Amino acid sequence: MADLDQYTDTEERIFRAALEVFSKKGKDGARMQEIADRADINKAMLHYYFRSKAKLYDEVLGFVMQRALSSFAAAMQETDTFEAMLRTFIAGYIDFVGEHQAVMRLMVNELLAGGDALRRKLAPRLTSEPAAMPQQFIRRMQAAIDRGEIRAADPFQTLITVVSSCIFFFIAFPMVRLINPEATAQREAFIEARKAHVFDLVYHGLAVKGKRKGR
Amino acid sequence: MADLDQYTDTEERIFRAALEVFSKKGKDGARMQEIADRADINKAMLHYYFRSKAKLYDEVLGFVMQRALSSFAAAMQETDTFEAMLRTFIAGYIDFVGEHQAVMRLMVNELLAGGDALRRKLAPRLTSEPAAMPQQFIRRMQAAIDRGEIRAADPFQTLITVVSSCIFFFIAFPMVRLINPEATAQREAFIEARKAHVFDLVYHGLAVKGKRKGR
DNA sequence: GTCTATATCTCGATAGAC
DNA sequence: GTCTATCGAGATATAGAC
Repeated sequence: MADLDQYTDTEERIFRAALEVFSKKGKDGARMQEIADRADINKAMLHYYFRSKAKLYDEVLGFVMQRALSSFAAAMQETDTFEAMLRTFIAGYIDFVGEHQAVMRLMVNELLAGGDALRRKLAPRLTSEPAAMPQQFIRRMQAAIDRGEIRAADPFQTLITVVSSCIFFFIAFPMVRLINPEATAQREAFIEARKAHVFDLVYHGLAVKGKRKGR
Repeated sequence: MADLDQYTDTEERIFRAALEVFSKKGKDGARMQEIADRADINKAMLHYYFRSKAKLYDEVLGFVMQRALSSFAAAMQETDTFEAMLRTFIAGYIDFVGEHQAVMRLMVNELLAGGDALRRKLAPRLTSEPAAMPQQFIRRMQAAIDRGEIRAADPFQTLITVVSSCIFFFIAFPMVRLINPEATAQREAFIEARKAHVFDLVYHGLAVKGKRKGR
């Protein structure tokens, strides 16, 4: 995690521990003692570095949202075709969520709680800017429709479907591995297969009907 | 909620209040006082009817899991074609989640916490029985592939994608309505559109290449 | 900066009158 | 069954020595 450089070593240890514990136990379930233990530090030091549990949580949440925004941006790299964009987007998204599950968990927790905090901080960066990920995805998909690369489907609904397919797998993992234990044993392979599947299904779902036959 | 008949009026009021509060605040974030207020009774009465917070939570969770299983079964009604099955499954699933969001939230909370409770209680009904929803979906999709109705795609991955597309929308709703306020104003219409979109995208994604598939 | 000891507070749970 | 008052555990937060 590169942009933790603003912190000293101790602060960073605390921060990582806090992210881990908050994401697993939730804001309320998390215990300052557990964070302290995991950071290998005295409990009193938590309050020395970050005044209170609430402030520590806010700090962690802010970091998490930064992370999420970066991943959005990274996943939307400029690519030639819509097909390439979609493939990159899905792979990038799944990679990010897979590697930063604590970040994802924290955000889902916030969403379940109403998402007020997320809305306050992310609103400006998700709506006003035309460069924001959702608008960009929608614009590029619409362009692909207009030039006949794909068939007409609602871009916003499609975005929801793609994001859901990338994220929810990790939330539901306890169920997934219950039904198919192989998903645990061959985790990496399963994730790669998931990337391929989501792209394949969505892209075929958007394919122009009977294109070869020039309907 | 029909099968709450086992409870007296007061018990049922408590139960509904508890489901609501637990689903919004999580097991740890929930406050017995808030449940009492919402049930319009004294806090001491909670302990009179349900001994402890833990027992109350367990009771609620058990009910929720019953509900989820029923919805699985209902969504897998016998239908002639895979196409009809898929359409019914998606519509049924979205309807259930939309109408029982508290149930869904509680289950997602459990999943984020590791899903141990869910696994203990749902495992037998999700794996051993061949009539269980996942196996049934996979079997029917495989049959459709075998007889050439749809192209070869991984049934398990497809199931994950479909379920994700139906559920995650409701979790991410705070974000959805931030990007597209219309989703709030025209909620019912948006949900109907979502059903149609998910079916449309997935079924076309599974369509045999080059084969004209009307609808 | 670090630690021990302790203050303070919140919340689940109970006692006991009615 | 219902309510008021209160206990006690457990968690956050601070004081103060080093």
